[in-house]
Order: sequence, then C-alpha cells, then structure tokens
Amino acid sequence: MAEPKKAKGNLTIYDVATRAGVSIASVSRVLNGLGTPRAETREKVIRAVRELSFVPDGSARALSNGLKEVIGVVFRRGDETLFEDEYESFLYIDVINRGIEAESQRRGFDVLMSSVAFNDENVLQRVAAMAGKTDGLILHDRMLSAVGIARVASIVPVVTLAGSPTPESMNVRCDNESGMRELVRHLVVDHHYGSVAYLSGRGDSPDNRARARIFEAEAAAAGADIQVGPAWQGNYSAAGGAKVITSLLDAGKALPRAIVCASDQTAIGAMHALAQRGIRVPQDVAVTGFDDVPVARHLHPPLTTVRQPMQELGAKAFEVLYSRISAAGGEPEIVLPVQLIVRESCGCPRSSVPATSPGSLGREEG
Amino acid sequence: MAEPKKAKGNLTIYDVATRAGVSIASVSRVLNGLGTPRAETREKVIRAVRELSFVPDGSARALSNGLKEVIGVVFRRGDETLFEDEYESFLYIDVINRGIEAESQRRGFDVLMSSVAFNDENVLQRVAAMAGKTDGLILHDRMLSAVGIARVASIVPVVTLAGSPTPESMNVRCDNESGMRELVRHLVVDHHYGSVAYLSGRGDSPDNRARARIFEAEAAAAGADIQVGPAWQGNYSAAGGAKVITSLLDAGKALPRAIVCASDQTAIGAMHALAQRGIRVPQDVAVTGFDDVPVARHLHPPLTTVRQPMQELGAKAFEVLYSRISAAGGEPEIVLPVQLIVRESCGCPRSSVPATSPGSLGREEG
DNA sequence: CGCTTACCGGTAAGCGCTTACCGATGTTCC
DNA sequence: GGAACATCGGTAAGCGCTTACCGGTAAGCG
Repeated sequence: MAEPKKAKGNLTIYDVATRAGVSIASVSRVLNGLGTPRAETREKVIRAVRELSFVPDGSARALSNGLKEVIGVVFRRGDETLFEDEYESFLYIDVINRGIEAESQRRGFDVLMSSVAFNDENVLQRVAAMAGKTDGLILHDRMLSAVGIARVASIVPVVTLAGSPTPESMNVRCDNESGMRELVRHLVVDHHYGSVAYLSGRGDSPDNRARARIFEAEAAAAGADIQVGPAWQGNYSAAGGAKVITSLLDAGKALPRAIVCASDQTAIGAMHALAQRGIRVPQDVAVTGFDDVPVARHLHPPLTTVRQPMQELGAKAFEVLYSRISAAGGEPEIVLPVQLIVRESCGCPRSSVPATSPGSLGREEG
Repeated sequence: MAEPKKAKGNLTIYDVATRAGVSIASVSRVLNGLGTPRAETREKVIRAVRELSFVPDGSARALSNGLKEVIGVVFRRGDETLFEDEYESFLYIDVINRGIEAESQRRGFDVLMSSVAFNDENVLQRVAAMAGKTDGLILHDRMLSAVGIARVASIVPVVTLAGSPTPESMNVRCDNESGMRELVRHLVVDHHYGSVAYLSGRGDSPDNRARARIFEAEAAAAGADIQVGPAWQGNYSAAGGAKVITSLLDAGKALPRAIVCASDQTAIGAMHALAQRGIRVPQDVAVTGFDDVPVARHLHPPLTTVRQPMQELGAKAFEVLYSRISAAGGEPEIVLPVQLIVRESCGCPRSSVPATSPGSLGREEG
C-alpha cells in the first residue's frame, strides 16, 4: 500500500530505561502498574517518561499482549455518483457509531472505522483486512453473506447490526415490528385515516422489508386502503423521498391520507416535496418517519416517528462484542425496544395526548 | 485496561507455510507481492491462505514495517448530561470524518476514531494514547493547546482542523471570513435589512469568534444595526438556538430583521422556536445558517447558508497528513474556499437570482 | 551475628511479521 | 562437460513491548 518503511528513529522503552537508569522491565512495570516497584524507581521512570514525552508503541504492545484494544466497524458508503444523496442517509449510521465509540472508550478500546462502497464487489477482502487490525468487528446492515460472515468470524469475533445471528456471529437489532405496528395503528385507528402508503427504503434492506411487511399486514387488518408498489420505492435518502412524491404528483395521482416513510430522511424529503406543492402536512396529508434522528423534532411540523435507540444499539453491540473478546460469553441475539414518538406531522395537536392505551406511546418531554 | 491475554491459538504465517510446504519467507513474499516467487510456490501459498482463511496480524506487520497504516481522528463529544443536545451538532463533524475516511481508504489507511468529552480534563492523555496506536493524528477544533500539540507532534505528525498551524503541526480550515462577509453583504446590501443579529456558537471556538468578528465589522460597515452580546449566546446546537430565541421573546425583546446563526444546527433550532411563536421566516425575520449540512436544503423554508466543503476539508486533512507520514512534505496551512448558498430563508424567492455580482454567489442546481 | 525469607529489578525469551543474506538449484556458455 | 551466473527459497535477526524467571540485597528471626 504505502511505501514508507521504518519511521523515524523513534523513542523506545530502552531510551526511557537508560534515561531513568533502570531496566526496561521496570519501565514497563511502572507504565502498566504491575508489580511493586520502589517509590524511587517509579519516580525516576515517570520523570523520564515525561521528559521524553514517551508513548509506548501500540503495535508492539498488541503483539506482546495478544490484544490490540481496537475494534472495527464497517458500514456502507454510497458510490461516487450517488454521493451527495447517499451520505445524508448516514446520520443514522453515525449515531450508532457514536454509541459504539462511547461504550468502547469506557473499556479502553478504540474504534477503527471503515466504509465500503455500495458497488464494491469484494467487501470480504476489506472486512478481512479490518479483522487483521482489530480484536473484533461490528458490521452494519447488509455487509456480508452468511458465508462471508463465517469466514471473518473464524478470525475475530463478529457482531452484526440489524441482521440475524449465525452460528458464528452475534446480532443486535431493534424491534421494528412492534414499532411499525403501533405507528400504523395510531394512524388508522386513532386518526381514522382511511388510506395509507408506505414510502419504502432500499429494496435490499432487511429492515426495510420487515417494516413493509408489518405495515401492510397491520393496515390491512385495521381496514385501511393501502398504496404500495414501485411508485412508492424510495432509497432511505431525502432526495429519494422527494422524488417519489414529485413523480406521483406529476402523474396526477391522488395521495393517500397518510404516508408512512421508511426513515426520517425519507420523510424529510417527502415533506419538502409536499411543501413545494403547497400541500399541507398534516392537514392534507399526514407524514411519519422512522428512526427519530436528532433533527426530527425540529422539523416543520415536528415529525411523528418511531424512535430507535440508536446510541444504545451501538453501545450494546460493543458490549456483546467485548464480552466475546474478553471471554467466550456474549448473547447471540439482542433485540432492543423501539418507541412511538408522537409529534405533529401525524395530525396530533401540539402536546396533546392521543386517545389510545397509555404507556405504549412516547411523548416529547422537553 | 482489559484483562484478556493471549487470544486464542491464532493462525500464523507458520501455519500457512507448513500447510503450503514452503517457508514463512515465501509466504510473506507472496502475500506482499515482493520478489519473484515461482508460479508453483505462489499457487501453493495462495491455496493454503484461502483454505485456512488466514489474515496476517496487523500489529506484527506494523511492528516490523514501522508503519501501522492507521491514522487517528480525535473530536469533542458532549458530556453525559448534555448528550441529547450535543450530539445533534455533530452532523458537521461526521461529514468531515467521512471525508477523512474516504480519502485514507484510497491510500490503504484506516481511521481510528476517538471522541473526548467536553469536560474531560486530560485530553492530552487520551490523544497521546491515540498517538501510540497510529501513524498520525487529525485533531478537530479546540482539542489541545499549542503546548499540547507540540508534545503530541513530537510523537506523530499532527494536522489540526479549523485552528492555526504551529511550528510542529499543520492546519486545514475553511475561509470563514469571506463566507461571512458575503453573507452579511447579501442581507444588508441586497436585502436592505437594517438590523441584524449574530446568534453565536460556543464562545471558546475560534471558528465562532472569527465569524462573530467579521459579522460585526461587515454589518457595521454596511450601516446596519447590530445585536450581539450574552443574550445571543448559543452553543452550536439546535436546542441552544431555540433557547436564545425563546428567551428573547419571553423577555419581550423585539427581534432584528435578520438573524445570522453560527451554524445550520443553530438555525434549525432558531427557526423551530420562531415557528412555535407563529413568526414567519423569512417574511417577519430572515434566518441564515453556516455549514450547509445535508438537511439544510430540506428545511422549511430551505436554508440560506454558507457551504463549507466539509468532505473536502477532511480529505485534504488526510492528504496533508499522509504526505507528512510518507515523506517530510506537507503544506503547513491550507485554506479552503466557502460558498454562499442562497435559498429562501434569507428572503430570496425560490430560485431567483439576487441583484448582486454574479459568480460570487452559489445557487442550488438540482 | 548468621541464616532464612521477602522483595525488587534485571536478563532474556517470545509475540507474528518482514527482509537481508546466503546457500542450493538450475541454466547457459565456452 | 565444467565453470560462471542467475534465480529461488530458507534461515535468522530484529521491530518494541511484556513477563517468566532468577539472582542480589535488605529485612526478619533465632
């Protein structure tokens, strides 16, 4: 990859030892708080370390310890042509990554991030390379086939997100099903909306498919008219959401009373397109999201959505991975609860309580 | 930190050599494409590697090569209590990080991410730890004092973002000055707004201070009334922006004709608060942002803002760092141009061209 | 006061890899 | 057919660190 060899004549533990007038073993012991060095020895070492601004080399430590204290996170990135649109949809990934990062820090681990282009054919190679640099891997949605996972998992422990566990890997996901169920019920039963549509996410996303499935089942059960199909195919991005609405309107189609979007980003795009055409949300058409990204509450109108505990998702993923790294433990599958967050885009008045079973609905506090 | 020693009985290059019936030197040569191994040897090695799913250990390579092929990125994170609010403001950081990541991948590097709490007293320690695990560091805004930077830079090359270069470190930033200048001119000269306010970011941010300074100078020069001061102190977050507006309104103060926000997030919060009170943007009060985060165009109304080339900022930062890692090169300071993006929140009609010098203004294309 | 016991701290091996160096083949030319 | 040469592949050293092991010194005891 890169040419440079042998960095500069870097400081080593030997330099510190020489300067402090002790052996390298003592330096190491002081640095790691092992053994019971004499106060004087400790002092000398500490002083030498400070004077030299010495920092032990991570790879040498890792090699010696058999532990790198680094975990890897791999996720998808748009290819060049889609870049502008795609990267919007990453808020979501970023928040999860932040959760991973925060939790791993508590354990003294750092996080190695690597994105993979959507059109990259040999993801496996990239993931494997990451495996060599880390103690364990967290893979976002749709990274690898079961076979690929098995291969990588034979090298380091693997946790997948929003997938399903395999014999070799663990998985952490949110309970999309009940979130979608509650959401649809809120629209159809509480608001009596007779027609609803699902503005979908990427067709190849399991999360999206699960949501679509529940949407249809639940809306049908509640007796609402359903609009789905190719015309309602988005891609999780705001631009994708806007395009769907615009095309539909241009084609002279009548919109349903409520539009359930596959993600908040999609909803943002959809609301934008509606506003451009002078269609009022929620008076003319109600719109809902999914995820509850941070900006959702600041939209106009504030977005009704299903909150996924994204930070927690990331934190849990790390936790599971960690317990596997440090022992053999680790639950194979973890499912986190989601929460319906009712704001105004569904037609609820600002800060009122809808007529439905209490406790099952989230509400803004601050 | 973590207890586990000696991971499992991992695969090594010796296992591969044995299996392939060659020496470890040959395996290494094949793996790295060095020397001129016979076709047969090469084949045997490749097969053994595949059969065993062997991946060479990154730390051992790093130790031997003197190159980890990892760079570190350090940024600030809100402390626990502020978490909810703070992390909104991170869109910005995330986009930059994405730029860093994409560029480093092109060179075969991976990125180690580490956030530091706002209230963390010894950042230096954390940063130093990162230095030990990487070949170079990129530090976001306000991470370290000049002294701290000097210390860290004695260990690995350092690039700072939105700061200023020191004898030991390099810096990459955006040209805030001219962006703010153009923006204020647009509001005061083109729109003839007679009173303007600067809803500021964190008081300790150099970027924020630079923007505030230019704002005042430029608005004063153009003859507009200026509102600044503690009442207008935000913190880069949406919640902070909303709070300022709410407090002002509660105190019965009259708002200026235009509000220049320190960041898009701040503007989002401000517009949200204004909408809550029934104040129309831009008819009653114009609002502008700074950054051009992806959602800015989808807000209601679409946000007029100054686009910072955030991806590019990150990419450039890596580039500079890389050239320092692989050689002694690297420009000490890089300043990237920004671009005024005129949308509707400033009072411009949708997609019209304002009456000002052409070429100096950006405009939405798609 | 001499011997046992405890406590420190040093020496050296080894983590998994790269690569300089060298010996063993096979090739070519006279 | 033998010597000179090229080519390939193996052996071993070393990257910077941790730590098992052991020897030396000081303290504790009879």
